Amino acid sequence: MAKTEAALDADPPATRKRGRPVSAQARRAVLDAAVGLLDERGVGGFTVDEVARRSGVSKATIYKHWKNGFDLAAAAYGDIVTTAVPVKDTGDAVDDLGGQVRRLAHFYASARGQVVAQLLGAAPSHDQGTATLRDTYFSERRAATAELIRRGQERGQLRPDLDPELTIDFLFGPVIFRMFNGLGPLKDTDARTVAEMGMRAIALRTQP
Amino acid sequence: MAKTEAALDADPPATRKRGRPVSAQARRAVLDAAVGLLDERGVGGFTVDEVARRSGVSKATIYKHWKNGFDLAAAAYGDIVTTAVPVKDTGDAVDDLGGQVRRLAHFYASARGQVVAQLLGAAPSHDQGTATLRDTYFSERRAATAELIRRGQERGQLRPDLDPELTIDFLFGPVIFRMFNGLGPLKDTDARTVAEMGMRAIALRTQP
Amino acid sequence: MAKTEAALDADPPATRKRGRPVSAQARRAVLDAAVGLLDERGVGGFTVDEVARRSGVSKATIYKHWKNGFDLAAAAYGDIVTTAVPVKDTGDAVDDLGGQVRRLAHFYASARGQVVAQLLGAAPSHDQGTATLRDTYFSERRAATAELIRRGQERGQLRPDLDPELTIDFLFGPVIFRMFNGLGPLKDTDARTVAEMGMRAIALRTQP
Amino acid sequence: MAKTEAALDADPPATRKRGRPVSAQARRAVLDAAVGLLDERGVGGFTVDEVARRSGVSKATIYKHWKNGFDLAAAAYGDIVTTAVPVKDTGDAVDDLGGQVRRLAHFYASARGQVVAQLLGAAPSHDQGTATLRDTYFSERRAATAELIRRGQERGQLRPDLDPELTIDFLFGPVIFRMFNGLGPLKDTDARTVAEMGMRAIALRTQP
DNA sequence: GCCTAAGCGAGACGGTACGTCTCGTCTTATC
DNA sequence: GATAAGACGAGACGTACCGTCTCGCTTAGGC
Repeated sequence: MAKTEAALDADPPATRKRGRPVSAQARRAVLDAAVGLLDERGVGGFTVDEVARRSGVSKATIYKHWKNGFDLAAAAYGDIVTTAVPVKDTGDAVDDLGGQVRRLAHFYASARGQVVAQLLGAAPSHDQGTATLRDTYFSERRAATAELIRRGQERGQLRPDLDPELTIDFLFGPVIFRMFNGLGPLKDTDARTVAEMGMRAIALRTQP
Repeated sequence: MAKTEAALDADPPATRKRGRPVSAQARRAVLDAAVGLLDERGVGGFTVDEVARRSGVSKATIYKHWKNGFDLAAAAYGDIVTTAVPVKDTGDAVDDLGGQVRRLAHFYASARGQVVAQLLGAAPSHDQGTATLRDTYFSERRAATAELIRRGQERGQLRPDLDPELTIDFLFGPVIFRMFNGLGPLKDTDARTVAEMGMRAIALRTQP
Repeated sequence: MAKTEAALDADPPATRKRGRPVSAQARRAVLDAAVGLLDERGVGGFTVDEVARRSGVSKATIYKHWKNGFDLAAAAYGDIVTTAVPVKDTGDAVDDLGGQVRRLAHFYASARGQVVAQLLGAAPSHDQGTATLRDTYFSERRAATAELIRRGQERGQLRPDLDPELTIDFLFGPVIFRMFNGLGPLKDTDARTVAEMGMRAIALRTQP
Repeated sequence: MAKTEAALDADPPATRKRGRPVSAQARRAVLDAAVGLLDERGVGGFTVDEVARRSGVSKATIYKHWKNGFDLAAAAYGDIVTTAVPVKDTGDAVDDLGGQVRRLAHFYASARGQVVAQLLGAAPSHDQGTATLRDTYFSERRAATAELIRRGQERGQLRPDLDPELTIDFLFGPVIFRMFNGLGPLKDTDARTVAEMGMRAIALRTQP
C-alpha cells in the first residue's frame, strides 16, 4: 500500500510548524515533578502549583499541555501500571491471566498502586475523567489482554462463549474493588484464591 | 458523688446532659440538604458551604456532627444503597447472589448509583475515607451477604471451600470496576452474563 | 425633636450583628502593610498578594473588605494627603489658599506625593476608580477648601463671582498637572509663582 | 518580481542593508490596531497580545519597535491631541490661549480625551513614562504655546514677568485635574469660566 | 425562678489551590 | 537579517472551599 511507504515522511515535514516548538524538556520536567509529587503525597496532596514550583515550568505552560490537574496526574502516572505489570503471552492463557491478576493485585498493594487507585477513584468526579483514564491507562492493556483471551479461546484453553471485554472486568474487578471498600488491597494469598476462582469460570478443563 | 447515685439509673439511658440538647431537626435538615445536593451536582459539586446554605444550619454545627465534608456526604447517602438493593434470602443461594449482582449493577447504572461510585472513588483520597465507607456502606450488607453464602454452603448449593468475604469481592468487584474504567456501568444483559460467570466459579452443580 | 435624643442610642444596639465581628486588627494590619508596600514600591509594585503576605491576612478577607487592589491602595493612602497638608483657616483667605497651593506642591514633590500621583493616575483605568478617589481623597478636603473660599468672599477678600468648586480646580490643577506631563513636580519657588498667579485671578485687591 | 521593481519607488535615501528591510507596513498596521483597541477598550483593556492579534504583526516585532506596551500606546495616540486641538496664532494671545483652554477641555470630554487622560495617568507608574509622554505628547505643543505666550508678551498683551512654561501649567492644569478628581471633565461653560480666570492672571489689560 | 451550661445561626477568618491573564523574552522556520 | 508564529517563565488576578473561630441568642437541666 502507498500508505506504508509514504506515511513515514508524509506527515513529519508538514508537522513542522512555524513558531517556537513545544519544549520537550519542559514537558518532561513537569511529568517527572508530577510523578514525584504523587509518590510523596498522593492525589490528595497533588497540586498544579506545587508541580510548577518543583519543575520550574510555569502554570500557564502546564495548563497549555493538560487541561487540568487531574489530566496531568493521569498522564504522569500513565505508564506506571503498564511498566509495573506488563501483559505477558506465554501460550498458556490460563496461567497468563491468573498471573496477571496476581501481579496486578500485588501492584495495587504497593505505594504506587494506592496512588493509582486514588486516581481511578477521582475520575468520576471530573469532567471526562473516566474517559481520560480509559485512554491513558486501560485502552492499551485491555486490548492486549483481550487478545490474550481470544488466543486462549482459539487454543481451546478458554471457553469459546466468553466476551473478552466482560471477562476482563470479571477477572480484574475484584482487585480494584478492594481498593475502595475499606478492606485494604488483596494480599498475595487472597489474590491467588481470587485468580483461581476466576479461572474456574472461564477455563475449559478445570472442574475439580 | 453524683456518679455513685447515678449508677442506679445507668449511664446510657439517662444520657440527659446539662445544656441544650442536640437538635435532631438540624441534623435531619443537613442530611436532606446533602442528599439533594449530591443528587443535583454529584460529589464534584458538593460543598459544605452549600449544604449549610440550603439547610439553614451553620457550618460550625455541621462540623460538630461530621468530621469533614466527605464524612457528611457518606452519611447522607448512607442507606441509599441498602434501601435500593436489599439483600434477600429465599433459600436458593445461587439465585439470590446472582440476583444481587444484577440488581446492584442496575442500581449503579442509575443517577444515584453514579454518585455512590463517586463517593467510593473519593474515599482513598481522604484520611480514614475507606474505613468510613466500610462502616457506613458495606459492613451490614457484607455481613448479610456472607451469611447468605455460609447458608448456601451448608445447604450444599455452594462450594464448601469458599471464603465468604473473598467471594463477595469476587462477585461484586466487576460491577464496581466498571464505574471507574471508562466503559460505563454494566448494562443489564452484561450484568446477567457476569453474574453467571461468577456462579460457575462458586456453585457446586455447574453445567459446563 | 425626638431625633436629637433618640439618635444617639437608636442605631448602636441595632448595629450589634449576629456573627463573628469584623476583626479591626486584621483591617489595621492590611492597611499598614499596604501603606508600607506603596511606600517601598509605589503603585506599580503594589499587589494584593504581597499585602496578604506581609499582613498575615488572607486574600479572601482582603477582598471581602475592598473590592480590588486599587480600592485597597486608595483606602490605605486615604488620609495621607489630609494629614500631610491640612486645610487651615486663619481668616486671610488669600494667604490660606496661597499657602495651601504651596504646601500641596511641596507634598507632591515628596516620595509619598509621587505615590498619590500614581494613584490619581491609575483611577481612570479602574471601574469606579475616580469616584473612589473623589470620596476617599478629595471630598472632605474640597468641602473644607470651598468653605474657605466662601468665607473669603463674605469677608470681601475674594471676588464674589467665584464658583468655589471651579476655583479649587483652578488653583490646584497646575500642581497635579505637573505630576503627569514629564516636567516633574513643581519646585517650591515655582509653586510660589503659580500660587501668586492664581491669587491675581481670584483676590479682590491685588492689581499690581 | 514586484519586489525587484519596487526598489525604484522604495525610499531611496534609506540605506540598503543586508537581509529583509524593516516593514513600514507592519509599523503602520500595529499603530492602527493600537488606536482601534484604545478606542474600543481604553487603556485598561489594552494589551500587546491583542494588538499583535489584530495587526497580524508578531509580538517580537512590536517589542523591537516599542520598548513596552505603554510606549506603544503612547506612540499610537501620539498625534491625536495635536490633530484634535491644533495650536493657533491669530495675533491675539489672550484670545488664542483662552480658546486653546476651551478646545482642550472640550477634547478631554470626548471619548478619545478620556483615553488620553488614562495614558497620562498611567505614565507615572511606568519607568520613563512621563518622559515618554513629554516627548510624544507635550514637547511640540508646549514649544508652540510658549512661543505664543512670548509673542503675546512682546505685543504687550501679556504680563512681561510670566514664565512661559509655568504659565502653560497654570492655564491647562485645571483641565487635566478634572480628569482625575472624580468630578468628570470640564463642561464647556465651566471651561470658559476657567479660561477667563486664567486670563485675568496673565493678561495686561484686565478689567476688575 | 434564677443560673449556667451546652447547642445553635451567623458569618469573619487564615490558608491555599484554582484556572486565567498579561508581560516581555525566546526560539524556530520563512521570506 | 527581519518576520510571523507562538511557546515559555514569572507571577498577579479574583474566586472558591476548607475547617476554625468568635459572637449573641436559645434551650434546657440544676439549684
